[in-house]
Amino acid sequence: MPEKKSQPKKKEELESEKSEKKALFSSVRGMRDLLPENQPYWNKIRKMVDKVAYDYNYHRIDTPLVEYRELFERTTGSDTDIVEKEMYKFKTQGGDDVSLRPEGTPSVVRAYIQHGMRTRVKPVKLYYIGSMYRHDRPQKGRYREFYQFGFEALGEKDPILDAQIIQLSLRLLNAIGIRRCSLQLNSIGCRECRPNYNELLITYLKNRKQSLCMDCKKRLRSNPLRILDCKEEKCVQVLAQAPQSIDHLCKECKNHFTYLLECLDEIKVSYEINPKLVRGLDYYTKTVFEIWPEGDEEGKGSLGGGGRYDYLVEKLGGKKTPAVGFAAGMDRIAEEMKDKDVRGYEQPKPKVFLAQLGDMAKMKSLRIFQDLEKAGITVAESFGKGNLRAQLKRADRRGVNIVLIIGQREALDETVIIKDMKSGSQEVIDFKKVVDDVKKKLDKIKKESI
RNA sequence: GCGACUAUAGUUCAAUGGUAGAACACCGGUUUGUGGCACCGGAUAUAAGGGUUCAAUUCCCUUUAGUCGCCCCA
Repeated sequence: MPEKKSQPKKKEELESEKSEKKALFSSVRGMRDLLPENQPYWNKIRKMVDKVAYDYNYHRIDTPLVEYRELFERTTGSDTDIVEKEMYKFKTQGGDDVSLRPEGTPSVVRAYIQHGMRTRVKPVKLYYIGSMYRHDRPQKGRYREFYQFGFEALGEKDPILDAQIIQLSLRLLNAIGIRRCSLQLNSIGCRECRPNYNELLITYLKNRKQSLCMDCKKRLRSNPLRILDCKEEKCVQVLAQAPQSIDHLCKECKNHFTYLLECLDEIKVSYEINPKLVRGLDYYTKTVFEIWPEGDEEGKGSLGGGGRYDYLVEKLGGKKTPAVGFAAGMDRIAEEMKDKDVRGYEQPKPKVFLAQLGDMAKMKSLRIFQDLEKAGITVAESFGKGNLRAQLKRADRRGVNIVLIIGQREALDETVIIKDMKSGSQEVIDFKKVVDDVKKKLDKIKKESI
């Protein structure tokens, strides 16, 4: 029997309820929950990543969240902010120095070498989806735990691969629903021509040292290329006349870049050559690129980026292997989707609701539910509720077409009331006929809606 | 890591140095076996800790978290 009215609560009960309400924990700073209402965006991103990966022949790889710390120090670069101050590092009980991965590329390259993938058909095309960790100050679009997907093509130096990976990344964003974004492009040379350019730049900057900001004065020694990236007004002015890397490429790099641009013209991809684009990771060579959302003039909310990293494999002890890759931030893409009113992906909603009344009927409805589910018919229900009115209300809100009602009487003679929500008409049918009848009705509704 | 601003119900927002309100959402009801609408009722909040005060949700301090800028990037 359902309770008529809840008894007035005793004082102690009230208090214990109150103390139960108080949350003991919240999520760790910078790490967030992705609630069900957010999932459609994420589902769409994941779905499209898988689809485009399939179309472009990339194969999924999953690597551990935890790697030896040195892997990132030697690849991403020990002078970069990512490694220098943002990496989650710790010692294991066994005394290993490890860290949570701040990005995906080094792990993929490590796996490539470790599993002897150089013997596979080249280029070896791999993609991943996973969480990355950086201990940075959280902000909009910047979390300590964030999600990236990435594509890496190893073992091919032809610039056509650069073009293809750019094509792929734009195509992917497009498939997700982000149509308007800007492709920023630059070439930072190779080990032949970069030192020369570096020197030119240093000489130029040294002569104007007093006009640079504090940070850039330091960068002059540690990482002069990064000065190009500075947003400080006085540095920007100095940089206006600074030598640009694309004007000082060696023959090979120049040809590489020119061919890439021709490829992009061929597929009608518009780009903006950005001489200040250098990227914050040490391993890039030749092509670098970023994709900025519409309206972002400075790349503050960059959706993704990538480039060529021809020396990374050998740096990690592998054979000389040219490679090119791309990675993007899923949190930012989801954010951009919301901004631009791009719809996510949602599973179709159930069209049938199962309502029950009384203990016996409740039990029987479990059986009916199972029969329908096995027959491929998804059914909504609220078995926890006893009263029919509330159940119908819920059925109505969920927008179902058909409600099946089992009450005490029906449970006894193994029948079910099948109710059409639109017309309100209903009939009594036998348990055995439920699946067939529901199927017929659904077919009919489907036809009518076309 | 530095600076600025913010913190009230599940959510979005009110108000006040003395009793904290609404909307939406949630739960229940409107002759306990029939939905949408309507009506009625209910539960739920001043982030945490300290200080000033007869009295603090309101003023002050600390902490925590969020937002934004710097920095960095995804």
